[in-house]
Amino acid sequence: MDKIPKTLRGTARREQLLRSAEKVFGEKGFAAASIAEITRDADTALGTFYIYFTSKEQVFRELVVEMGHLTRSVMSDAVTGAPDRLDAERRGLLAFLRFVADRPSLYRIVEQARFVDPEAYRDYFSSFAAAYRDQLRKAEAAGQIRPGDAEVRAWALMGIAKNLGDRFVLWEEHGDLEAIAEAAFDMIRDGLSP
Amino acid sequence: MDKIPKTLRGTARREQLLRSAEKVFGEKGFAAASIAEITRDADTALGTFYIYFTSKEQVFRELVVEMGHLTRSVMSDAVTGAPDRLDAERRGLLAFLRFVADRPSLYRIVEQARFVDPEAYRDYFSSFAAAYRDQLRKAEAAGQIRPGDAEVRAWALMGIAKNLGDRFVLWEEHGDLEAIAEAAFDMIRDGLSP
DNA sequence: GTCGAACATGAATGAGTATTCATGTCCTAT
DNA sequence: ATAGGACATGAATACTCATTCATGTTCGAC
Repeated sequence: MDKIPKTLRGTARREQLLRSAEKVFGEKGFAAASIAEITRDADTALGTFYIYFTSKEQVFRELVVEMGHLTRSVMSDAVTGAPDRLDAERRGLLAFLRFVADRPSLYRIVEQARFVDPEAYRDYFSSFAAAYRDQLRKAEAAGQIRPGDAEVRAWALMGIAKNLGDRFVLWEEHGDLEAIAEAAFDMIRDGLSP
Repeated sequence: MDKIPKTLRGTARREQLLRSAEKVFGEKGFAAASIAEITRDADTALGTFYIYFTSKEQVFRELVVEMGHLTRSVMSDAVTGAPDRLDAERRGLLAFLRFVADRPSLYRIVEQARFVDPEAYRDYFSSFAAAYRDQLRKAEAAGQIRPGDAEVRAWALMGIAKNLGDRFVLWEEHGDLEAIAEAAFDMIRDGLSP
C-alpha cells in the first residue's frame, strides 16, 4: 500500500481510482480489465494511475485487503448482540447474503484472488476462519452447540455461505434472502436426520 | 468440440494436448498459461495446437465439460449402493475430497471457469445441483431426511464440499480425509444444536 | 506574486503471445 | 510405389496492454 497521497486532492483521486478499479475488476475480471478502462471510468489520464499505485496487481491486492476488513466488520456487527451462537449463525448467514447483494464486485474480486493473488486469498479466508473457529469453540464450551471439530465446522459453514451467495445472489435476481438463510439455518441447526 | 481427428495418431495427439492443457491451466491459471507452454509440455509444435482446437478458450471449455462428466461419474459411483440418503451424503463427501486430491488441476480449472467461461461454470454446477436436489426430494419423500428446502440444501451441501476441498486438500498436505469428512458429516446429520 | 512540491497528462515504449500460414512429412489406399 | 488426405512445423503476423516519461498544471506557503 505505497504511494499515499499528501493532499486532499490526491486522497480523493486515489479513492476515485480505487472505486473504478473495484467496478472494472468486478465486471470484467482481472485479466480482461485494463488500466486504461479504470482510468477512463475515473475520468482521469492513464498515467495518473501510476501516481497512486505501483501496478495492476497492487490495486487488486489492496481491494482484497479492503474486502477483508469490510467483511469482518459487517459480520462482526451482524453478530453482535446475538443471544447465543445458534442465533449468531442465523444472523451472520443472512448478513453475508445481504452483503454480497450490496457489493457483488468486491465479492467477485475476492474469488478472483484465488488465482491472481493466492496469498491474499488464503489470508482473507484463513483469518476469517480462525476467528470463526474460536467462536465455535467458545460456544461449545458454553454448551450452546454440540461438541465437534470446530476447524472443520468453520470451513463447512463458510462454504455454505459462499455457495448460497453464488447461487442465490450473484446468479439470480435477489429472491427472498431471509427465506434462503432460514432454510439453510434450519439444516445447520438440526441437520438432515429425521 | 470441433476438429475431431480422423486417425489414431491424431486422436493420441489431441489427448496428449488435452492433458498438457489440463496441467498448465491447473498450475498457472488460464491467463498466465500460454499455448506455447502447452505444446512444449506435449512435445509438439506450436501450430499443432490449432489442428485440434480452435482457440485457447475452446480447450478450456472442453476441460470444464470433461470435468463435469468425470465429477458426476465419480459421485454417482461413490453413492451407488448406499443404504439411505444420509449414508450417501457421507460417502459422497469423502469421495469428493478424494477426487479433489486426485485431480487438483481439473478442480482448479472449474473454479477458473467462473471468470473465463461463466456459462460453462454455471452449467457445471447447475446440472450437478439439479440432480442433487432431486435426490434430496426423493429421500425426503421416503422419510430418510427431515423435510426442508431441497434446492437450498443442495447448494449448501455443495458449498461444504467445495470449501473443505479448498482448505483441507488444495491448501494442505492431505491430512486424514476420512476424519474431515466424518466431522463435517456429523454436522450435516445432526446439526449444531445441543 | 512567485517558488516548489504534488499532481496530471497521454503519446511512446516494450514485452508478451494468440493465431495464421507456407512449407513440409507421414501413412494408407490403391 | 505413388497419390492424396491427414498431420506437423515454427517463423511471421498482428494485436493488446502495462508501464514509463517528458512535459505541463495546480495550489498553498512565504
